[in-house]
Amino acid sequence: MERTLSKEIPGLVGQKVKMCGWVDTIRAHGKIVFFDLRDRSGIAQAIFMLSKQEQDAEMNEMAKKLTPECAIEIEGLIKERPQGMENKKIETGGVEVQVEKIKLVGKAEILPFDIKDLNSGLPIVLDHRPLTLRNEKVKAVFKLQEEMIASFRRALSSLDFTEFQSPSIIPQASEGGSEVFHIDYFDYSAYLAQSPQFYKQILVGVFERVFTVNQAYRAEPSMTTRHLCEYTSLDAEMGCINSWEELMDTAELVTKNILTDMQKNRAKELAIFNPQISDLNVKFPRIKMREAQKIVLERTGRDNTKEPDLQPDDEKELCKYAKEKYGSDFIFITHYPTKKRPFYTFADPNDPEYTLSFDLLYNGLELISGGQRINDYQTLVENIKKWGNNPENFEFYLQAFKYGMPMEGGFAFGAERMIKQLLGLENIREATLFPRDMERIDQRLSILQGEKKKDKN
RNA sequence: GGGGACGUAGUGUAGCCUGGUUUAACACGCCUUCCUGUCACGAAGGAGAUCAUGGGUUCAAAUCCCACCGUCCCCGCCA
Repeated sequence: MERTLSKEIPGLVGQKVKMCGWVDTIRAHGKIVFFDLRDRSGIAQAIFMLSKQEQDAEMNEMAKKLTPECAIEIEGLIKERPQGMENKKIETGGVEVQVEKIKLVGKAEILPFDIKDLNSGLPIVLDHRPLTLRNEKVKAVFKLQEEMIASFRRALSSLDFTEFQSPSIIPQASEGGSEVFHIDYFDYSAYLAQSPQFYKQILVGVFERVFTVNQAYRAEPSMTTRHLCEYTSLDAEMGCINSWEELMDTAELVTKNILTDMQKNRAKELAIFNPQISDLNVKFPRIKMREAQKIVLERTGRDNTKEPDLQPDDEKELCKYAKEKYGSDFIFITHYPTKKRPFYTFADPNDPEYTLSFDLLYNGLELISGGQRINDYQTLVENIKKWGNNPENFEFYLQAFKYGMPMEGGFAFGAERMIKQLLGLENIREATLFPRDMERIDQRLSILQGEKKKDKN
């Protein structure tokens, strides 16, 4: 018999079906046992009568053995539920499966906690990730993340961007500030990519418009609610631009597309979190960093106008400001100081102390970072020196510029951060399937390799 | 790299400030029994914690002090 999915059963009343999935909950009432069968399409109620007939003794035993999360195959008859017994909360609530055969195909041990009502602390949730990912709400986070990435791809593909796969092993650091992971590379050393920056720029010289969905690695010795050692970076880069504002236009378009697509294609999952999304017809406000600092000063009395960058509290305040004044969850902050940006960032010709760069803040957190890049070979070489590096080490990258590069720029955003901000999650790890941080690679490193850590000290 | 907080059954919490009426409480889960219309089913009963670990103060420590391990959060930095 062909397998039937939960969502199909309302149309199959009177028919015999075979189904496969997990036992979601069990409600036993002596001689009548209800359980919910969960598969990839949803939930179906199954009903099973314990009978006194001897030939069913084995089946009766089986029904008693059912435990939450065990994997089963059942055969049975689809029936309308008796009047008044419908459950409007589930899509298949008008019908049920009268079970004739149960086969336990994957026994489940006693659960360490209630995964239907997950209120354990995050370390416990992450310790049991293979199990906790089965929770409806947790699962929804990653269906939304899938849609986000799919939407990013669709938006850029439709703008004639070429997708590419960026290498994870790189010969030297590509970003200024952040720490890198060293790896053994035969008799030499290499690094894990902090970003696909150099490769996307090189490929602008080839395809003109490119994007990539990649893992990025940062060895920041920090434990915060917004940092990961491995995160998913959505990168785009485009050449032959007229102005750096085009980059912001594209970033804005992609961001709005993502939110629209989620509302359109993942309404069910989104509804679990019920996020308040601001009017997407509103253009994201764009203000210079120095103006932003003045706004913060006016609104809060905090004078950070001499700081070279925005403080996290300032970013939260500016988002409040954007919301109040423009009705936007998003705000672009532009013209960061040249000194605070990587060597390849394009300085404003009218004000060289500041760059044609931008960050997009979303509900108080940096979501996108981008800007115009230096496309002139000589200027790049000089900047590499100014930043204290040897241009010889960048020769490979520099070829892209040595042999002709148009005006170009791009942006990148963290997939996990966007999901965290959209859904109002408290910790970025909740927006990551298998988060890596200082203390954890799946399992806690202190448990997994406690001895090693001690050896180092 | 700097700072702050927390560790009590499988899970989530209360108790700690003000040490002794605590046989360490409650909820979920688990086990047993009952239940033919539940849908996070319900009812009755039961098991499960040397209060993270080590030391100290005290007649007496989950409670106060120190050390250590673990966990979380904030800052720096960043997406």
